[in-house]
Amino acid sequence: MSVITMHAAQRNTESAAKKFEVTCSGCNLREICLPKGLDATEMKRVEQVVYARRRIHRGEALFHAGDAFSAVYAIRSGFFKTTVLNDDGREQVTGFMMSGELVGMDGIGTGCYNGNAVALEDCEVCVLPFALVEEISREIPALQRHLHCVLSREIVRDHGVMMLLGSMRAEERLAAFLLNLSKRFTRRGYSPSDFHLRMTREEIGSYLGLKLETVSRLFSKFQEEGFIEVNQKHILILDNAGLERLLGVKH
Amino acid sequence: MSVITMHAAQRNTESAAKKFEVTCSGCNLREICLPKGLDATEMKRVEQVVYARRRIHRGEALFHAGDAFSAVYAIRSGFFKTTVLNDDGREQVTGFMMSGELVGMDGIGTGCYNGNAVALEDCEVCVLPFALVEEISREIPALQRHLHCVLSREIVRDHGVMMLLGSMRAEERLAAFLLNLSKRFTRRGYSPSDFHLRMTREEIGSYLGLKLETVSRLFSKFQEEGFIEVNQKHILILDNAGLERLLGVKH
DNA sequence: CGACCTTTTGAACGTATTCAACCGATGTGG
DNA sequence: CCACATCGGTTGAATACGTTCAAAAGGTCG
Repeated sequence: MSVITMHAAQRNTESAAKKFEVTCSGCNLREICLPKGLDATEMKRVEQVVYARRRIHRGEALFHAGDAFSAVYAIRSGFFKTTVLNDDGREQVTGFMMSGELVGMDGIGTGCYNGNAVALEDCEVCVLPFALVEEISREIPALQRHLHCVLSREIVRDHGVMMLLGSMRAEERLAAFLLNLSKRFTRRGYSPSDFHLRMTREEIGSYLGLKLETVSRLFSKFQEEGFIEVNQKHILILDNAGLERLLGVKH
Repeated sequence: MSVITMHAAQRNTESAAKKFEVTCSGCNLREICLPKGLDATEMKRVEQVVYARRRIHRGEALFHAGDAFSAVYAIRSGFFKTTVLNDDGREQVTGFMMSGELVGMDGIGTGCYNGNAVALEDCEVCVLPFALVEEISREIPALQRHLHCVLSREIVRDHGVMMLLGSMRAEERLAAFLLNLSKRFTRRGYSPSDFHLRMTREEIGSYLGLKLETVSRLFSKFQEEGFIEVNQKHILILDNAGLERLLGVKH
């Protein structure tokens, strides 16, 4: 492995860089988005996976359920909701995804996306044609490993949501939701305790298996109890430990 | 990573085959479990992934949450429940898995299994060391593809459960549950309308986000309405279309 | 500025839960 | 092999949690 020569990597990437401005190595999300310990050659190769960038305006869909699957998307900036639809038209929010996270993996198995991904604010994504991802991950074990980790972590995340929906009370669900957002914002260098929700009460409710009125009431209740301060979509967490206690306490 | 001696894998598989009776090519689950269109050489190589078989008695765990991850398991026979645990000890059933399906994929990302897999009857599984799965799927694109499909389909399944838990009424959840079991039994050559539940009401309830009493009441209700006949764990579906109608109708 | 969407809050309601009793099936030890 | 203990399942009655319906206020955007 260490004997691989560098000549392929020696070619100037200037043209590619101009076209798509693709430099994973320079992306501040690389620690979230990419495997650790890639050498320069591998990094170059991995950057070839990023076929293009795409901008999605707030309210627009990155893809719809049923669209032909060809790529997964790494979120560079912005905030998405992912949803699935019932036969009878009901919509369920399955997740809120932010920068550095991957969306579209639900399409690998069937060749069609299983759900929608809708931008909750103006977004930019990296387009990763999946055939290319597979090809390059056959060459670079670290990338293969990373892909499998990402897929597996999505499964683990989903199981967490099942726990939330199946066993938790409304209060606990909202506390878990806030703490989860807080943690993910922290990871990205934002304040853990002061943030802006990009989704409506209805979308939060759908995600948490609650009605929008219930979500609203709970926000008010949390405020009364001094856990948070709410101003429309602006959230201030005043008592993190208090929220965590809410989660730990048996019904 | 540098000098892996897996060329020991070139050893004649005869001894391994004797030891473990491993012949995926002869397994009646291969259409559920394996990719299509493997040639004989590839099939031989894929069979090397099956490191061993393991028998699990009813009530025993195939793995526990927190156990070090090293393999995924293909269920050869029997029935498992998979669960996750809360900080405060609550348990949530995340799935019921049957022959031909894979369990343990929740461990890939973290190196530890995220949940438990417990046998609901005596089971036999094929042990697939994941490092080997990754190695061989780098060589055989069809296997790589298949692995990704399986992971993706698990995500899609989980999203379906989220829809069920987040947006459906108790009645709809149980109807969906029965129809799902029916479909999977059919695929395996069993009766779509006459089967034996291997899980308790409590486990069904946990999976569906309901209490065991609610599940029991609903079974009785479905029986009164002529959709099914229930005798303890024995289920007879009398009106499949009726159950489907329950799902399609907005509350 | 006005129309529309989102959020908040109240009151009545309904679904699923809780608590409790009982029954039947299963399995174990005397 | 039976008696008994245990576990799983059913059913009823009271309760609680979250929903539904409704009205009004606060934001946002053309």
